[in-house]
Amino acid sequence: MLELAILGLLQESPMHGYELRKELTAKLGAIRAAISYGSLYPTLRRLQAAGWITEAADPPATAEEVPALTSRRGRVVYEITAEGKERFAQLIAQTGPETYDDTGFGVHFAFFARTDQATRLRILEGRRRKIEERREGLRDVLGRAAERLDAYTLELQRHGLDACEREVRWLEELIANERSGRAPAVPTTGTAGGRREDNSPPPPGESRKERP
Amino acid sequence: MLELAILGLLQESPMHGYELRKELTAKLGAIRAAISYGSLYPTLRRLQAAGWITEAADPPATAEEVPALTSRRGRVVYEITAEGKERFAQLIAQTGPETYDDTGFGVHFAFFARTDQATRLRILEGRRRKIEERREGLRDVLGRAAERLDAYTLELQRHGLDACEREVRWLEELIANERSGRAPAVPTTGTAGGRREDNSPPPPGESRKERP
DNA sequence: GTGCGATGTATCGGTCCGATACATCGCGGC
DNA sequence: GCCGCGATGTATCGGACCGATACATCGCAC
Repeated sequence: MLELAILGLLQESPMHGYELRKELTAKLGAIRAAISYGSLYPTLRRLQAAGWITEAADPPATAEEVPALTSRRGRVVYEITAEGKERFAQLIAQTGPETYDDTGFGVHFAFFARTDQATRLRILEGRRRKIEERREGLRDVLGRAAERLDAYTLELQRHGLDACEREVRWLEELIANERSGRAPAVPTTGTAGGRREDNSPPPPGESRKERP
Repeated sequence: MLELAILGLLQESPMHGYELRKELTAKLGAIRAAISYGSLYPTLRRLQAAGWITEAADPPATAEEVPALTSRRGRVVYEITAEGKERFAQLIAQTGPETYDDTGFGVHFAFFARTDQATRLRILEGRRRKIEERREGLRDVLGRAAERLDAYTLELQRHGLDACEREVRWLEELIANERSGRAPAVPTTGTAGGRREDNSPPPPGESRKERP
């Protein structure tokens, strides 16, 4: 998952670790707290070893007279390679069971602007199916096993059930919107395309609520 | 977290691994998918080594003529020890940062019936604070960085923000309810008390919705 | 001039997951 | 009669990710 997210972000522009983490937090803030460095740096290393990303020296100053001693670690800027872009395209289009869990879905969704419409639809529907199953499980417990559970546990289930119902409705909307064709041909072509132009994808939600 | 959950469940009655997993799923279904055996069994081993739980032979049949060969593995029933109950009481009352993340809060909440009121209040308020922070983060992104993000990412944030607002409201209700004193003295006394009597704790939610 | 918070890179131990393996039991179909 | 198959049941292994920790630099307020 982290791999996919990093590749996706670096596709927008080269970055160093710290920056990457901030962007990751901004983009995925709705899904997960904040990515740990204990995951980030090892993953960067792995991606570099695989050839999906490369280091790029960043010093804007010519850096002629570096003191040599104390060796000035300096920040390491990473950029995605052509193979990395291929890898990203492959990862973003391929769906497995993990695509539909909370984190997996969140990451995929966050990069829907770079995903083709058929895949978007497939993911949305898979997620809906999964949430519906969770919902049924909660209904079962709330129905059949209610007397075995204490009031707090029950309340927790109710809250969870509510969240499920709400998410299913949200997904229905997105699916309908997606099916209605309102979806441009997305910049998956990105390999040589316009740099950082943000060719805006479809408007997913129709301002479902007043926000003053 | 798993440790706390296992100790909590075994406090209700002795169980073997498989059963434990099912009960765990029923009790925490609103929080997390299903606990993996790859976590469960090692944790059971750890708890046993620490002396919090013990194995209890379960065969109801006298098992006199066991074939000896092929050695009939048989299910392993675990039960909590006195030290285990102490450990549980300690874990359930102590709060750290991890108490307020999604999983930690869920597990603690699921055992609120065995938690004293002051602790319940503390946890509820800590969780609210945490969710409020997440909410502010999302509002910031939605406000300040909106044009840097594509429509799908934005929609994800909106959905996340909505969930935050909803959870804060839920927590407010629970906190108010808790403060209103409607909270019996909870069976944390359990060490020698009535066996599996489920002395019902307070009604947390006031049937916030019709459920036909 | 000095402390302190933001920026920045990095590692380590531990928790938990997902895949996999394997054995038993009861039941329905052939 | 027996065969497969799904539920029950215990167990391990590699890998992903987290939280704590360490350490260095920079700019700015006091």
